[in-house]
Order: sequence, then C-alpha cells, then structure tokens
Amino acid sequence: MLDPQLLRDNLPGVAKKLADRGYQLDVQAWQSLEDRRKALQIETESLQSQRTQISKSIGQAKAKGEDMQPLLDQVAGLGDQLDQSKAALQDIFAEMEQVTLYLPNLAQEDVPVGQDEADNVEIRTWGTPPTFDFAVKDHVDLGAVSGFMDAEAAATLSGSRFTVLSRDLARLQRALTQFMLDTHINEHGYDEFYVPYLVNDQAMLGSGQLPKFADDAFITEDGRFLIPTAEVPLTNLVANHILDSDALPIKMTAHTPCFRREAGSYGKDTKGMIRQHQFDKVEMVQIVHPEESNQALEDMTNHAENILKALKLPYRVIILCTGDMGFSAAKTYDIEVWVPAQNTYREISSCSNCEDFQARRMQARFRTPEQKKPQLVHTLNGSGLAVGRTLLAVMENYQNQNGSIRVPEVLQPYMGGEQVINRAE
RNA sequence: GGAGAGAUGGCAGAGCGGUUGAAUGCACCGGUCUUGAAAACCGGCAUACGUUAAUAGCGUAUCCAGGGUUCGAAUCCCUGUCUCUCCGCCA
Repeated sequence: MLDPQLLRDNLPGVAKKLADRGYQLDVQAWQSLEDRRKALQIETESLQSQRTQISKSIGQAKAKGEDMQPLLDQVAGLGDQLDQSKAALQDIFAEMEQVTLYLPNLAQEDVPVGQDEADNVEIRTWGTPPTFDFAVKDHVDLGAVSGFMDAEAAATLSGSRFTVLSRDLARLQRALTQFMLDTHINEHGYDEFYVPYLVNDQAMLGSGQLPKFADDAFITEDGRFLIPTAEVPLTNLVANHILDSDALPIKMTAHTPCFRREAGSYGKDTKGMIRQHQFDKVEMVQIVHPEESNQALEDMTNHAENILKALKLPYRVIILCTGDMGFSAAKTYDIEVWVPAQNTYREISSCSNCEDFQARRMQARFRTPEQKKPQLVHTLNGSGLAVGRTLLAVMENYQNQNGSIRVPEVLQPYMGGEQVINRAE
C-alpha cells in the first residue's frame, strides 16, 4: 500500500510514477473522493463529539437526579444525522480502499522505465556458458535417460504441470535444498524457519498477493490459500508487530513447496520443470531499517548468486524495468541461469526491495529508543533459489554425452559421495 | 468431532450500562535522595486516523473481530476467530 499522505500531498507525482508501472490513476476521480472524504470525516467526527458530550451530561444529570428530558430531546435528532454521516463516510473509505489496495508500489529512481521484459537491463554476468561437442539434451530428455523424472505419472495423479522425481534425481533435489539452506544459515547469517503452507487471506493481503492476484493462487474449501512462496508466511511473521530497533535486521530463510495456478500462462513452458503448479523453493526474507534496505537488496542478491557460483552455473543479473516488476516491489533484480537446451538464460531467482509497501499493509513497525513514534520497517524477499529450476539447470549444464549427469562438487557430500547420476542398472 | 472455560494496556490483573483510554501492581523512562547503587518518594509511560507547518494543540476511534440494543457499551445480546482443559480421533 502506498502512503496515503503521499497521495494527498503529491497526487500528480504519484500518478506519473504509477503510469511508469502501467497503472493509469484517474486523478480527478481520486481528488473528488478525497475532497468528499475530508468534508465527511470532519462532519462525522464533530457530530460524534457533540453526542458524546450530551451523553455525558445525561449521565451527570441522572446522577444528580435532575431532569434529563431536555438533554434527551437535544440528542434525539443527532443520532440519525450521525448514522447517515457515518454510513456515507464508510462508503467513501470503502471506495478509496478499492483503489489503494490495487495500486502497485512505486519504483525507485534508478529503476529503468519500460514496458515489459524486453526493457529489463543486464547488470552483470558470471561464468561462461559451457560448450558441448555433442547435441545437448534438455532436462526432460535427460530425465528420460535415467528414468528418474516422470511427467506422465504426475499427470495421472494430478494433471499437467506436475512432476514425479525418483531415486537420484529426487535425492539431487533434496541435496540442492540442503546445500542452499546450509549456505544461507552458515555463510549468510539467516535463521532457518519452518512455516505453514496454508495461510489466511490476511497474510496474502499483507504481502500483496491479494486482492489483485487471487486467481493465481490455490484456495482451499475453508478459505485458506496454498502459499505461492514462503515470502508470504515469512514476511507476515512481523505483521502487527512493533519491533525494537536492535532486533533489526531480521534475516529468515525457509524451504517450502510453492503452489501457483499459473493462470494466464497457457502454452508457456508446457514441457518440463520450468513452470509447475508445485515447486520447491528456498526463500530469503529480510526485515530491515529503512535506511538499510537498498544495501540489503544488494547483499541478498549476492547471497542468491553465491549459490550459483558454488554450483558453477553461469548466470546473469538483470534489473527489472518499471513495467515488469512485481506488484509489491520498488526495485527488483532477477537472476537468470544458463539453460543450455534453450541456449538462453532463464529466471531462477527474483530479489526485491518492497520498502514499506508490505509493511504498511501488514502494520510491521519498529521503534528506536530515541524516537517515540513507531516507523514502518522495510521488507525484502528473494529466492535463494528456486530448487526445481536449479535442478534443471544442474542437469542440463552437467550433462554427459550418454545422458548421465555429473554431480556438482559441493553437492557430492549431500549425495553420499556420488559423482555421476546414471540410469539405474 | 463432542463438552466446558476464557480473550482488558509490555506483562500481571480490576472493572454496578454513565465525565473509563480504562483502577492497582510489575516492568520501563525522568527526577529527588546517595560517594555510587539499592530502597523510598515524586512525575511520566498505548496506538491509529483526522485537522495542522508541527512527532504542538484539538477532535475521533480502539478493552479479540464483526454486527445489534441504548441518549450512552470494556460492561447487555448475536455471530465469528483464537486460546486453554477434558473426551474422541490421529502423523
């Protein structure tokens, strides 16, 4: 949610920044709502104040045994007037909320202005895409060689966009997860969390998935949501908290499955593990002092990169343009890993500074000893990394001509020292 | 799933439908006292919104949440959520 004060003080400026993000705010309509709100609120509160005063007088009169009737007459008309005024004010508030809940965060100044992913800007690359002296297989074909990846079985169980992994590939995915968690915990200073995979609508609203993106999430019969990312439960851990400033920064990591409807992506990445309804992810979330959020974003991006470096997977970092950023983000770096079979880089991590956008929605604040008034924290989240896509990247980048897959060195301890994944004998 | 109990400020814990944002204690902050500390004493100590240049005043709201009764609700009624105890079931 944007700062409502900002919408009052600098409406044209906000409208312009929203336009950069592809959101057209009807400035006139908003201004007229705001004008009505102000008049109505002042009226309502003044009526309320009058009634309270008279009611108190009635109490006193009664206590002294005086005649209350004149006072009762005086207050008689007030009630209806107040009810009307209140109702009108509530309508205005509701109407305004229907706008504000749908306003995306404003982009930082250094975010490139653009329409879509074509306008994203490459920041840096790491590693060199491997060359193969044979025809490369994609991860689906590699999975077929070992027989440890079974989309058909998954389709029978659940439909499209699911995968069954078995044996060494299942183990490799687990190894990746463990390695990522261990690295973030031991090298990067995150605390490990285990969180619910079902959350309520408040949590989804707090981190910005609701109300706008309800169609992207799976909802249960009793109104809960399967988490689309661990960002939702992790970030909401500080919802409605007033933290001590020395508790910051809070750095959390968790491994969870993620569930996404992938509504609107029909026909995209239908083959293989790129785009699934269910995938595992190791997530990083930081809750920081506002002045430190930009540095934290750089750090967090590096933390995600360190995983790829350790796995020796070539990647590049791009900054998303205003048109391609997520709803809650003020600035986002995507990390894209080299996918040999597609001869291109594909997203494997997204690291965002949401500034106070989520914090305002979920009322996550902190207080310093010097300052009386609590301030909103800044929140950041980043994938570190999407495990399924990492698995796919390892398979393709580490493939041999015969379809076997070398196990990256850092994963070998997690694989019982195994160095190559082969077809089962 | 069944039966019962409960939800009040950072914590503990009062609160006949009437000047209650809410007693009291603890914690915390400031002061007096003291060589220093403790004790004692004095004072302070919620959040949000509106208005405003203002984190000054003033107004409004908030005693789990949402409705209702009433001139007036922490207090009465309804619904929901959560917590606890017992039983059942269960990884």
